[in-house]
Amino acid sequence: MQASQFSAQVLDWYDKYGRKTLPWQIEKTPYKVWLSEVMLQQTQVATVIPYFERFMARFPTVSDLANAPLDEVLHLWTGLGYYARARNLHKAAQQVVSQHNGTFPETFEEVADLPGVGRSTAGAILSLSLGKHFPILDGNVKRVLARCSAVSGWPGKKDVEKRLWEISEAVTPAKGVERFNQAMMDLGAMVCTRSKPKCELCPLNTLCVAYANHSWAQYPGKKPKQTLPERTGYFLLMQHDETVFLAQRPPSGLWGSLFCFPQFEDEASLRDWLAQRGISGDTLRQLTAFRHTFSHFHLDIVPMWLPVSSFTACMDEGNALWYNLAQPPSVGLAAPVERLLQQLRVGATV
DNA sequence: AAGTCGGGGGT
DNA sequence: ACCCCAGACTT
Repeated sequence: MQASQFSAQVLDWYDKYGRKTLPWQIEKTPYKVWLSEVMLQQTQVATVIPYFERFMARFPTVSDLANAPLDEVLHLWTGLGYYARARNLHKAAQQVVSQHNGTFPETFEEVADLPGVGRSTAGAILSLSLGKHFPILDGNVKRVLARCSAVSGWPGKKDVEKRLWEISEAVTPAKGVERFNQAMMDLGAMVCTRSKPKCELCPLNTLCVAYANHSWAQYPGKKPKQTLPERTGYFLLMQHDETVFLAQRPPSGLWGSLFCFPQFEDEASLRDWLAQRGISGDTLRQLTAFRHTFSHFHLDIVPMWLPVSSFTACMDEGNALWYNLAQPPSVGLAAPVERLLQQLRVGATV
């Protein structure tokens, strides 16, 4: 296959059908492209758009982001998942201010040195915003290239990923790289979709090995499936009038730095926790349990509601707060916590 | 190289 | 249910 023909056909397709009016494509800057790329990691475009708009309204510049409290960044990130992205985003903004005088860096080494920015995201930022000649390899590009060149195996495997990077390097043109890289992602999202690809509309169908062999379903190789382990978490919903008690989780790990209900492995340890603080559990009442699924395990959540008559004896948990349901503070919340707070707000304690 | 890290959309 | 999504980081 000729790389020049590959890119020519992709570029021609992009001019006719590619996406050009996504929020982060309007008055493009490295800052906007960086923010969008980080949000788009493992997250679909439609989900990201409203988050991106809120971030740009609140943090028009990278300095605004750097100067904001982490809690507020996490607050705006609530519901997007992979919260390490938000913590890294905030840290990276501060790095841009401290190391680059608040101007977003424009070399690959400097961009890739920002926390949360790997090879693909760095390439995307510099190519899309500045037209610099770097290949990318996100989920879309992996799928397009795996089918086009019939690369078998799961891209999570290092040798498969290495091969796909080599192909991406080979087909990415120096001229028109900003349109080319955007086009490859658009192709993956709109034409070369995971299921039912629209091969008849694809500008690469004359070059595509999988198309010739009617074997698109074989590529890319699937991740070996594993049954997710199941865990149980008892959430203590301690309520005093219009407020409920939340404690901040450790800065790294699952739901890092988010505020959450005190969590226990079983009801006994929950009652122990109450007893140690002199809080009566007589009126403890179980609400409807539900399942929350992470990438790597199921969490069966059992909400335990407890009305209390004072704020005392609960502020020894590190960073904690009484969350006012009517006037919510700007802190990060995990999705199931947000969901339970909404239930308390409505008064549906059943 | 394998494990960790969310939540939602499509099927 | 299951699969995957504009991946990066830690161990």
